[in-house]
This record gives sequence, structure tokens and C-alpha cells, in this order.
Amino acid sequence: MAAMPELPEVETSRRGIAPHVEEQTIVNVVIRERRLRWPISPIIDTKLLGATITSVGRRAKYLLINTTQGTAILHLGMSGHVYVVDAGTPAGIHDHVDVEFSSGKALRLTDPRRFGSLHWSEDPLGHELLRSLGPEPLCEEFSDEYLWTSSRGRRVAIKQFIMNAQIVVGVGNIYASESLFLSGIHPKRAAGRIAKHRYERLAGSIKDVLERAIRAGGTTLRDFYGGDGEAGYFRQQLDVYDRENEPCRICKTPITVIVQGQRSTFYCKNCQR
DNA sequence: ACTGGCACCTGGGCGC
DNA sequence: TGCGCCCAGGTGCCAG
Repeated sequence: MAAMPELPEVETSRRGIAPHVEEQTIVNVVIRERRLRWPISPIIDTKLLGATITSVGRRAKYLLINTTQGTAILHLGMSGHVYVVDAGTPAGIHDHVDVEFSSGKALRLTDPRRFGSLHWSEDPLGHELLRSLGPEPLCEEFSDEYLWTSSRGRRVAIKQFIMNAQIVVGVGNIYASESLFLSGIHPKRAAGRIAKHRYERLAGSIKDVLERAIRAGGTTLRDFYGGDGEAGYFRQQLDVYDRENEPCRICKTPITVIVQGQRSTFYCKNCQR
């Protein structure tokens, strides 16, 4: 099982856990490991205890667990998962947090690599980590006009430009490669040297690929009660990611892999210019 | 102000 | 079977 959370996986998690945790009252908080990307503050234990969850939101790849006392801000990093278990279910070595409800169920956070984080805030959108994030890719504000305007004078490669969370959130390594393929843009092209009409295709492709992935339940399908994920189906729809040397679905040219900013980029050197 | 590079961690897959 | 190496989907921070 490998569900590295990009935006569709986080959104899938949000939808998966929401019906199980909304309106639940927290009667116990078990934190077994506080050393995530940042240490989990002891404040969180106190704030969560006795609180009732009102809704589960999302901003970028952060889950916002809204309660009557404030908001828990949860990031899943590269290897985090959340799911619902029976309270008291024996914990594995990477099961760092259980939030137990009066119903006898619990929300469990598992994160082997511990790149995730958990914060508390009464004003989550004003939180240090969320404050200066760019727009959501699926909102209207994110458009060709926006991309074109914000890219003028920028020499950075377009792949890294769209993965920059100050520009737009939620475009991770997989969907960056995929959306550039769909819009026919070479990943190394300087962001500032792309014409507006090409940004129209790019903005559309980003929205399209993310929406399709969300509809497919993220790249990995999960059962949010009980735990284990099932290898997902969106992977089968990927055009370039992880397809080195396999034929381009359009022109049959073998897919090329390069490294940009220490991450793999997959593209078709014939279709993308 | 940008840009590129490093760091934080563990686990899985591969070649020998 | 075992060991060492390389790779992984995120992102804040640093120096230049």
C-alpha cells in the first residue's frame, strides 16, 4: 500500500472521514509520538479533550478539523494516513495519534516517515503555514489570467513554478507531470516565456486532472473505517508519471524521465514543447 | 525577489 | 537469504 498524499488523496481522506467524525465528541486523546515534522504541542491534547467536531475542511493539502474549541490543522506529509478504528484497537509502531469519541470509535493518524504535522489554531487560515499560500486550483481565481500575470519575469521551469505553493497549492509531483503533458508544455520551459493561450490549456489541464483524480478517489482507494487501502485506480489513468520508456499514449514515443529540483519529471519529448 | 539545494524520516525494491 | 544502495507522491529554510 502506498498512498502518498497529493491533493486528491487529501480530499478523498476528508470526504472519507467526515461522516465518521462530524458531531462526535472527543473523550480521550492518545499521542504516542510527538516528533512529527514539528513536535505536536501539548496544548492540542487539552484543547481537543471535550471538544465536538463540527466539520472537516481542507486548505491546500492541510485537513482542517474544526471543533467547538478551535481547529486542528493536519498535514499528511509524504506517508500519512487518517482513518477510523474502534477505540482501543492495538496500535502499530507508526500509529502516532488516536482521537477517541464517545461513540467508541477513534480517528487514527499513521505516518511512517513523520513528515506530517499537527497544529492547533483558532484562526486556521491565518496560521503561519497557511497564510501565504496561493489559490486553490479548483477555484475560479485560478485561471490562465492569474498564471500568466504571476509568471511574467520568472525564469524558473514551469514544472517547479506550478509546484510552488505560493503560486498555486495542491499540484504535487505526479499531477505536475500529468498536467504539463495534457497541455503539451515542456516541463523545463521558463514560466515567464509561456504565452497566455498556453496557460489557458495548462490551467484547464490542472483542474481537469485533479478533478478526475478526486472522482477516482485519489490514486489509492481507501476504506476509511478499518484502515487498509486498496491499490487505486487512478494510477491506470496516468499518461506519463512512472511510465519511463513506455509509449506515449498519443504518439508512441517512449516517455522520458529527467530530474528537476531533485524530483523525477516524466514527459513526452515529441508532444511537449 | 528569485532560485536552487538541502533537510527531515522510514520502508520497499533492486542488484549483487 | 542478506546487505547495501537508491528511490519515494511534501515543503520549510538557507545561502547566493
